[in-house]
Amino acid sequence: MDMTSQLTAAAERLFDRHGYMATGMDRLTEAAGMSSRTLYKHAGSKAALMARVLTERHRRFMARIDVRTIDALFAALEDWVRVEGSRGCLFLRSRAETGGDTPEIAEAVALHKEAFHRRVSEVVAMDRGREDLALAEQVLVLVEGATHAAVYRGADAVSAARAAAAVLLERARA
Amino acid sequence: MDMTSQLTAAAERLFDRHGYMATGMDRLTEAAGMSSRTLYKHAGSKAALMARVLTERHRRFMARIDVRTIDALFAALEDWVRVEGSRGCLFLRSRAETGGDTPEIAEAVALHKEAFHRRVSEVVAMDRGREDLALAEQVLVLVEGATHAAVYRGADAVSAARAAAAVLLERARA
DNA sequence: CGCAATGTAAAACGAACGTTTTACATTGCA
DNA sequence: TGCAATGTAAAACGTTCGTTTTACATTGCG
Repeated sequence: MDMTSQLTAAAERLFDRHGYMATGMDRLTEAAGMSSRTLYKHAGSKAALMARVLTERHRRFMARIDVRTIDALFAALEDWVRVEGSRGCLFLRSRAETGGDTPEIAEAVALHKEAFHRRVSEVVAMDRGREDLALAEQVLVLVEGATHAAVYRGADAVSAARAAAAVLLERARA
Repeated sequence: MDMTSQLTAAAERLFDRHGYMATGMDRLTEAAGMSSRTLYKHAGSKAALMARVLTERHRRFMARIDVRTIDALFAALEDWVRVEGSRGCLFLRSRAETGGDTPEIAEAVALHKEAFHRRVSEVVAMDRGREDLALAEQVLVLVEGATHAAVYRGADAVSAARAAAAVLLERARA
């Protein structure tokens, strides 16, 4: 693994577990196993590193929810939570931590949430047989809710969201 | 207004808008309109101040969702979002920012989320006519989802959650 | 009256922050 | 063979952090 992805992976782990602001560069260099000089050559700055982490996470998450049905969407979310744990949405968290004042971060978050909303709408449209923006908004709320409720309610939150989505889909079809 | 509540109110605003870690004590003293000596006499420490903010917010939020039906719960949430804006759940955010490593904060968050879960279960039980823990978990996910989706989807997220909850309740009754 | 309480203004504390620099070792390729 | 690239280790940069301290003003009450 090259140094850049090694750094990005270590940074994602630390930022996710301890927060962006609470993670110092010394902990980053130690976890990434490289000198601060090398770190800055690859990352540019702490904010740029966070932006890179978000972009990378975006790719990984979107690949995971490349599905065709609403139920598969929640199954994918269950997998994600099992593998990555649940500490809330890293995109919303990083924006909140910086108050939206860090352009590189705010932009990465905006791009992700737009793409996420689009993907949910597509999945709902495929499953429902036609475009249904109202149902899509409900499913988006359920995914977001499962993500954040899982922080303190555990995996039950995701299965509850999954069951709720099934009811809403059935009702929309009737 | 006495100095303690003046400080707490100013701190809540700054922590909510810019994040806990990103808000320095100088900004706090300036916004609260008091010297740092007075601030520390009333707050003890930054972490204790955050804990007090959370306890105060907990009281205000729980008073707002003192309702008897699921629909009223979401109506209250709509009010809350209109008045306070939507920057995500301050409890989850403060825990995430500190990585759960600040006991005073982690405890305030845990107390709030337990009480919140209990309240939702009670409201669902009243509305449904009997205890229904599965429906309660779904409604909790919807509230949490509305709170966080509203950050980037606006008030529509809350109305979507409200409509979804109505469908789930109707279905549970059938 | 006098003192205890409560406040302000501002300097100072050591520690930690993100970042840059200095000095040097290793490596791969022309 | 030699140089450019890439890495390490560690000190230093100036700034900002949360917190404490010093010195002084105001006020309310026994």
